Amino acid sequence: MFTLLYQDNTCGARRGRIITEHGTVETPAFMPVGTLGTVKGVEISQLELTGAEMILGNTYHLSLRPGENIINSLGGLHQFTGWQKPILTDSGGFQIFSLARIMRIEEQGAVFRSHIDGSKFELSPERSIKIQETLGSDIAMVLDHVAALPNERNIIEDAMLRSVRWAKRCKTAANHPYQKLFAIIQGGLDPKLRQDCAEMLAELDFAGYAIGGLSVGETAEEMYETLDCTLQFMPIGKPRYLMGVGTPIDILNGILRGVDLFDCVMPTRNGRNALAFTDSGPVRIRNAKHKTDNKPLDENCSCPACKRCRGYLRHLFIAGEMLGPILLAIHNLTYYQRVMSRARISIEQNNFKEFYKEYIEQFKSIN
RNA sequence: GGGGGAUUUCCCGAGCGGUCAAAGGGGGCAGACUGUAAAUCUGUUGUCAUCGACUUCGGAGGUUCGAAUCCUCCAUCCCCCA
Repeated sequence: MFTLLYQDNTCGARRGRIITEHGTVETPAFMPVGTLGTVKGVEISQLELTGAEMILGNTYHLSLRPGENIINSLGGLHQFTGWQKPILTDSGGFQIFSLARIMRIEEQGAVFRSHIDGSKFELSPERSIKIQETLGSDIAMVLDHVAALPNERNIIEDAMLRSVRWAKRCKTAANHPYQKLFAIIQGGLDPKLRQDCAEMLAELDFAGYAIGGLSVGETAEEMYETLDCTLQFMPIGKPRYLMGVGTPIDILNGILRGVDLFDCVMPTRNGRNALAFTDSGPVRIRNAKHKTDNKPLDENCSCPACKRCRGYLRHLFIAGEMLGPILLAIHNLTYYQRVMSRARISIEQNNFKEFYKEYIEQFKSIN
């Protein structure tokens, strides 16, 4: 399913292609997050125009509402949402972390109280796979155990070892005509735990490998160091996915080290909350200084938001109009995809490192 | 003509002798957001400023150790009776 097309000879960055039942994804790629079957605020036809090639769905959330069987009866997740391109579903592992207050972990699986109605809900590795197969996503993730950072070593180690055991069970349970299964490497910031986890999972021969448990409380530098000591133990011929990351700079740091896939709520959530990403750095569009600004967010952007001026976008937010969050979500997704596109081109020209440096330098000179 | 009620910091609106620069909203200003329980949350919002000091509660006087709070007059607005 994965072809490594080019390896930049100045750094770890690589160009690849993932082929799925529902289409092709050029990597490095950024996947917008569509937890509940919608990339919040962005209609499918607009989402396609941003350049996104694959999006996320979420096992836990979709299983609670509307329920995987309802989605299946309506034609599966692609038909249900209208997104006919590739979809990757997260396993619910992140919810074990983010909803820790209403769940407990047992070896069999995680036991939740639904955050919607309080009803009991069990998410085992087998159940997570079953839900994802019923949804019909192109790529499924194994159920993993994410530990917050910083944390005690034995807690990180327990979570890592459980993640490996659960990954095995997911692999055994998986049985789907086209869905591919990705494993997730845990181990906190500990190089040895990361290495052990990567090697144990590599032996199990998954279709792809993710790095999980980052951007959960550590510094950017710690994250980059952990990437360095994890990526070297990951299979070269399989896609590498850094889960939940991140800022444009985080993503470029991932690409520099050899990551192929990223996802993050940042472009959509920050867009809804009035922060726009641009080549001139982040723009808080609510700020008073944009009141009479007749320039677009980004001169070089062709998204719908950039057809209007900043003064208008600010007005939409100040007036509480729903179009503001919609436009900034679209703009940020467009911006992220443009950065990815530029990254892919520069890799093909053995020029990614230079591109990375220029990008970082630009932000420094602005801030 | 007679009787009653109001006037608070940008707005609305609490307060009814000291713990009041004055609750709570709204609005303003700024910040946060990383596999989405988030179109959410946080800080700040008299002036100068490091503690702290100073000027504010329609206006002018007064009572009191002390007044946004009590008294007198004035101004403006509302209601009731003629």
